[in-house]
Amino acid sequence: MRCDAARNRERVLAAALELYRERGGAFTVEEVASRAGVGVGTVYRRFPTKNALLDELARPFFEQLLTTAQAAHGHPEPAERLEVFIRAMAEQHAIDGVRSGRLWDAAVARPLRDEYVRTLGLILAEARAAGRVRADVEPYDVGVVVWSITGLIDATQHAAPVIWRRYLDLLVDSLRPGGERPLATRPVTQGDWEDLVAASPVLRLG
Amino acid sequence: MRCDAARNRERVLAAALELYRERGGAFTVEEVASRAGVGVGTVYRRFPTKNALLDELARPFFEQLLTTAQAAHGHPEPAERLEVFIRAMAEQHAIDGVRSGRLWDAAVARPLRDEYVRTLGLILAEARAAGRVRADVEPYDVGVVVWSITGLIDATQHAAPVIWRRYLDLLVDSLRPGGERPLATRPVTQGDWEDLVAASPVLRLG
Amino acid sequence: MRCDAARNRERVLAAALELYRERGGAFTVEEVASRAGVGVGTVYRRFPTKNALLDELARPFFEQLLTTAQAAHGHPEPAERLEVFIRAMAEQHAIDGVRSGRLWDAAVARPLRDEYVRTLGLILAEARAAGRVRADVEPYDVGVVVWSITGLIDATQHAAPVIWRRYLDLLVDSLRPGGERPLATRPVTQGDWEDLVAASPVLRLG
Amino acid sequence: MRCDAARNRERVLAAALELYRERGGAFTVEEVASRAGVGVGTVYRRFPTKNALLDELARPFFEQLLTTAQAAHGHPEPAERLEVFIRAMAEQHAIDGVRSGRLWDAAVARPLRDEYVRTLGLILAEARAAGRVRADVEPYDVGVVVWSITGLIDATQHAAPVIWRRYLDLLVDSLRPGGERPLATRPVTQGDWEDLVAASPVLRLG
DNA sequence: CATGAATGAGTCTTCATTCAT
DNA sequence: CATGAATGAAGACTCATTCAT
Repeated sequence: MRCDAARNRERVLAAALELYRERGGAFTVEEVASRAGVGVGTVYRRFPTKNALLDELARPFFEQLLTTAQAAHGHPEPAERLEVFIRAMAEQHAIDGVRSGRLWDAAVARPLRDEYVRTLGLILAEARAAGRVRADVEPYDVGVVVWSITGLIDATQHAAPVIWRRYLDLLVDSLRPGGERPLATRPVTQGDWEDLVAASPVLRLG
Repeated sequence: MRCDAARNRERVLAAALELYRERGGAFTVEEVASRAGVGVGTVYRRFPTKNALLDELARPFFEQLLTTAQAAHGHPEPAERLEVFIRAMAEQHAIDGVRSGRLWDAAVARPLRDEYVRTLGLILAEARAAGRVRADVEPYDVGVVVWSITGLIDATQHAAPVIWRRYLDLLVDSLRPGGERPLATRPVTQGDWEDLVAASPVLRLG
Repeated sequence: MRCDAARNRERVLAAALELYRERGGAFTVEEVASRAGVGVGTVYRRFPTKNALLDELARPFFEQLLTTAQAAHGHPEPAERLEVFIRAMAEQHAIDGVRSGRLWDAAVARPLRDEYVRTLGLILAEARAAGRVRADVEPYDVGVVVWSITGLIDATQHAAPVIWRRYLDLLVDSLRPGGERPLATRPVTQGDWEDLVAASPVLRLG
Repeated sequence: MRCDAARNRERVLAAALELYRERGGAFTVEEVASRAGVGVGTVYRRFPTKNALLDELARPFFEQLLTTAQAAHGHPEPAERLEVFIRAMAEQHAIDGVRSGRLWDAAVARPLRDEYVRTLGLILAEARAAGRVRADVEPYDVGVVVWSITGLIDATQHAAPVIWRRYLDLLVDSLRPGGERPLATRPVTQGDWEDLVAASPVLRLG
């Protein structure tokens, strides 16, 4: 029965993901169960809590995000990698369709996040070496840029994808060197980043 | 009695605003009532529904936003107005402390939003005339820029305000002319904008 | 509406008491509500928790117990008071019909319990002065004697009241002086008593 | 396979007994199964119902009780047997650690109970012949005395064993002859005793 | 036979909204 | 008008029991 069980687990996860995409946390466990074609008890057998279920949604999301980041880092032309990275992150986020909101804070995302930031640091270093990025931009700045674009994607993906694409163009351009004025505010640190993630809008229901 | 009634209405609104700032929609009507020093019945006398009450929170918020925009437009140096405008919007949003989320979509915000966009158009035209902005930026692009920064402010205002400030610096810089590549995506239209607003994350509880 | 509210509160309490007598904690809040002729919400308005409701059941029970103890202490003949006390406690417990189980431990019972033990101490002192009790019996011993008889009453009150009455006769007799052998075990202390109360069988449902 | 099956049955029983001692009925069948190292299905193969399992717990308990009673009856000095019996019952109950509550009523206990009462009758007759017990005490009275002490043991065994030991001393003393007043209530009959057992507090979960 | 996955009725609790006083 | 009591539909979670593998 391992096999059936695994299938049901996937169904539950799929149902939850669907609902999360549609309504961002505002669904009942019963809905998940019935959409997955199982009883509530089955949901609770696999996930001790509704929140645990939501957390589990984060795993494939971040795994994919990390894969995308690493693929960008593997791009043949180092000088292009930063732009490729940012655009790829946005595309994947749009394709995935998850409203990332709460998920960045899921326990499961922690190690993946770290690896993600590390990759981002490598990419930025290369872009800097190639003179393809403003000198005053730091790794976490790029993280914030991506974070901000995902917020826009979440909100506009279905209704008006043109918005985030145009905004993305602008953002990408903003990172390029040339005639920039020095940034007045100090760079974003890891601690700031943690705070950002921890404070990201909670879409869960009470 | 009119006077008492009006006072009660204000109290309720003030209490709701406080709670909204603290917990973003995750509060009960009883809490609003008790913080306002009235009974629930009184809240329901003034506002037919909890959602109606939340909508009403949007009015002063947008009025203030509009005032801020107009003040920026009144800035003595036309060439500076765009930057002043963007920074002022961010500051006011941060000061106001409202998580704007749902509020842009409130019925009450409609006329104010239009006026806001009109003002923004004027400011942008002046900036363009003064050569202080990329030629390919359109009014709604600025709207989106401001919208995106407010998302960051909402999330980081308490925990790490440095984040949004630095990001704001970068954004402001990104709008300046000089060496930019043409934007690949078409400008944001009014329709896109409406969609953005309508799809903004709903922070209401179920 | 104060009046109605108070009436409803009483009804809820009465319904809960009835059910507690019948089934000792094994009832649902919905049952309490429907037997009281109100909705569940009304129950929860008055009592934040099912356990809080059960605790509240303890109050009149212990108040009555204390009253009974004090009445016994007021008995005209000091020498008789101890026996009168023990018999009265048993009678009242039987009349009240509460399975005392959990109630001794209710927060509300604390101060009443202390007063109860104090009264018991006075009565015992008088009985000793009158030579009507074994010299080696201490106040908490009497408390335990009463506690043990209530256990029997709880279990047999409906089915075979003769049992506890006969046992009570025996117990009362056992406290009288004359030919007794010294008790081998040290007296019960206040700490022991607290432990007894705290460990009394929990009849609440999970 | 018989052998495995029997082993499993014992394991389940042992696990259930452990849990019953720890939490008196407030455990799940899954807990029993996992502590026994089997699946729930296996538990249900051996015991049709959770209650049936609990009933089965009574068997060794009563067998031991009976053994203890018979050992007391075999005590070399007939005159001492009653006291030895009572003390031994208490000790065994305390050692065994079962909260006897529900168990006296288990179907399985019926024949053992009868034998137990018979033994008790023999012991009492001997004590009476030796003039070591009040003349008005009947067999079932002794049963009730033991029953009442077990209630105290259940409640205080872990927290304050001194309590039941002292109470036991008092009870033992109370049965001795000398200066007693006649008991006002009629003796306990077999029917009363059955009622007592049947009404003993139900510790089962809903 | 053993396993443990699946079930779903049942429990407590919350809260927007209505309505008697 | 104001009050706050009453309502009851949900919702998250538990667990004895059944049943497919």
